[in-house]
Amino acid sequence: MARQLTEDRRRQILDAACELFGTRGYQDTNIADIAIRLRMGHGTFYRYFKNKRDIFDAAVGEVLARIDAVIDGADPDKPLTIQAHAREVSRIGKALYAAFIADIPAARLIFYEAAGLDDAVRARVDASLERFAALTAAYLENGRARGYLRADLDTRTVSRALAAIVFEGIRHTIRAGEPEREARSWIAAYQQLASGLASSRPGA
Amino acid sequence: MARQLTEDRRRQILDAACELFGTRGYQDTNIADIAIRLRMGHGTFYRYFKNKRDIFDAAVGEVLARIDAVIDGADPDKPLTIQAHAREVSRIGKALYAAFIADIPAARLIFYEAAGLDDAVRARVDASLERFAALTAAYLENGRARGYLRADLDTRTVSRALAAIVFEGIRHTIRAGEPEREARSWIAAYQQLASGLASSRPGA
Amino acid sequence: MARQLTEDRRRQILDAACELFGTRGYQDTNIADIAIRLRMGHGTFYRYFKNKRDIFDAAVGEVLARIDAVIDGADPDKPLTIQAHAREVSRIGKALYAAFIADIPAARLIFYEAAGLDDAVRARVDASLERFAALTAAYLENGRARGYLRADLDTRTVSRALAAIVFEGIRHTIRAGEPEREARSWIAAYQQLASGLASSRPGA
Amino acid sequence: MARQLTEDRRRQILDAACELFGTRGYQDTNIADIAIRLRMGHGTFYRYFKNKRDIFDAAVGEVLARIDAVIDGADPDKPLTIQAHAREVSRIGKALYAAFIADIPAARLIFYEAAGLDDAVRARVDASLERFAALTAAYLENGRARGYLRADLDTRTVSRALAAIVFEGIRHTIRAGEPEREARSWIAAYQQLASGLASSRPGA
DNA sequence: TATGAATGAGACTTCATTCAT
DNA sequence: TATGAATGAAGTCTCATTCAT
Repeated sequence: MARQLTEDRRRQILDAACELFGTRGYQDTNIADIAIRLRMGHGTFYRYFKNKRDIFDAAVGEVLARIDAVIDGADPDKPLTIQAHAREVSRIGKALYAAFIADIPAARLIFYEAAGLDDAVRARVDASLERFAALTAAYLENGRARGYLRADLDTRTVSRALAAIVFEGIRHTIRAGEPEREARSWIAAYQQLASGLASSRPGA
Repeated sequence: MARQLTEDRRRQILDAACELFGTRGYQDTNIADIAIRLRMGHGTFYRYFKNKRDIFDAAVGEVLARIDAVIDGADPDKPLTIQAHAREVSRIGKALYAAFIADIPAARLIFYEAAGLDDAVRARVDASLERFAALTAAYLENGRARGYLRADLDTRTVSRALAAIVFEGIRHTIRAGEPEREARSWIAAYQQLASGLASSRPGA
Repeated sequence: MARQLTEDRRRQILDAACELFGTRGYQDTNIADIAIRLRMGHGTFYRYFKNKRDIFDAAVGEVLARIDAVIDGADPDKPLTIQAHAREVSRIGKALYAAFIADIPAARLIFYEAAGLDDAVRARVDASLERFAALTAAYLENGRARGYLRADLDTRTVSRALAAIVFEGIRHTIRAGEPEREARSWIAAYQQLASGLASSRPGA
Repeated sequence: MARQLTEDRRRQILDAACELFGTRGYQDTNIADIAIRLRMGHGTFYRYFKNKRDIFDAAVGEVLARIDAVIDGADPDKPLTIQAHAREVSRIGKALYAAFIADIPAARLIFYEAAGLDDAVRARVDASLERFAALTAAYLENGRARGYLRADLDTRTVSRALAAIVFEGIRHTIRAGEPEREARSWIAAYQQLASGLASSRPGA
């Protein structure tokens, strides 16, 4: 049970750090801030994390895991029709946007703070976004294989372009006055653009 | 003419800072580094710039001006046909990508370093990107007015989505092994997605 | 018998500390290291020793006791001839060198670590070395009384000088590649120097 | 001339550090102490020395240079007779002892503080002492070659033993109430022991 | 105008020690 | 008696900025 308490403590610290990093920024958050917020001595921090960089990495991992969870919940081989495809896209988009609307600091953490820190952490974020692009590519390839998407589709870069829309949408969403509305706009814009990828066969 | 010398000196400092900020990053560049590179005393720095933040702002302004130059060189009311529109998109894209391929640190400066600094500088970058999105929107509206783009186009968000593709393309391009090739891929992907916006009238 | 267990535990801790202090050094050994090595909680440490300084003192006492044991095993009034004297010197030297060759960290503890700590612990070490010098002086005085050592011998400082040779020899020995060989060299050098102290009477 | 001022400043800091390290000890001297003593900001310290360890190394080098100066001022091939040899030994001894009596903290620095710090600095000190032993060996070999010292002399270890006497003498001297008197005792004891190294040829 | 020595706030991190369980 | 989580003093070092020359 000591094990459990330790885990709880670690989580408390990580949560506090996520929020502070995501609101004040990495540089403007110091270990003392995290400790004060939890009303603990700041030496305690170092029982749970090696150093400031270590907890930032953990925080980033935490947030990227949410993206990965969305990715893992998808099945790109499933949609048989372009309508099913569109529904799936909508479902994934909503899930992703909802996750970040519910935790705006988390979004700021990976889209802003991580960007300015260093190549290593940037690479981790990029890898996650790339996994999302790969999922998108898989959906596109499925659509092409099923015949409802254009045969001449450069899935490699188009999928990344679509992923870019998704993530730029998140950046806009988290700073919009009405995030849910903004999110819907982006999903709609995504659909409108993606609709151009449909094969021109009658009935598609 | 002393005025001119002063201006030259300021420019030298700014150029050195741009490169250092864009390669080492903002936090890892210190005023002394900039001064050493120019073989001047680092007290001198403060005769040309108020402080470190000030020169970073100037550097960002410098880079954003390049985007603005591209924007200013465009005339969104001109294209009469979808072909002309596509050529214009291609021209603008190439200009923008070429500018950043020629100066990768500049791109890192606004896409990575500025992101991690604070809201104020982020807002400046976002404003520039927003101007680019506005230009894109103007092109879309022109196309809609001319009849070669779909009448039911949500130009507001679609234009931002297209702009997002452009800028994400730059991020990919500057870290790609063969940037020119990568840039072409992104322009092609953009075109492929944008082609879906054409009105379905015969001949479009 | 609980008393016995307590005593055993204390000894284990002390042994571990001796080794760590003597290998890593005082500053680089922390209480947690000692505890980890014994697979005990580091709070437990404080049930057996007042504080870090306290156990270092105990460790030093432990090592100095070995020197004292050698001293106590000697009988400076015994040697009747210079040959007996030389044999005695050799015996004592060998015993001392063997003790430290068998436990090099112990030697480092008193010759290096204690030196850098503070005056109090330095004084304790010096007192032990002084006792050894006093023993040496007693041997010299016995030799002088028996007539086989020069009558004009400044036993006070000469004895300290001889003791200095012994202890410097230990310092060299513990860092030599072949300690036993090095030890023999020092004992021989000692003898060669001490031989000059013989009275010049025929037959000496 | 700025160069000169810089050099002066560095020297002031080094002198202050030598004294503090040699009186309070390395661990109990912090950078702030040094800065306060010189009434300067403690950031200034780092303009002249890389870090605390760096200045300690410099201080040690400073002190060892004094030993080296004594070594360099000696000419082991010169003494033609045992009397000349003894005078030379006396001269060198006095020079060395005087140097450390005049600056006791310097002696404490290399004999106590350096011992407790780490292997690297210990090695530097040992190297200096070893150079002194080498000088001693050269004197012994000269004496043997000239015929006034015993032919069967193990100069390698005997020289180290003699050097050990010199340095142990310094350690005693700097903590004696009357250092000059103590120094004379040690030089005398050294001579008495060394006299036993004379060859037994008549007249030697 | 140019310089670079000086500054000191402020950040991170360590670890001996305490104490509730 | 044993534990190990918590503590916070203390110390090192960085660097943007100032200012006398």
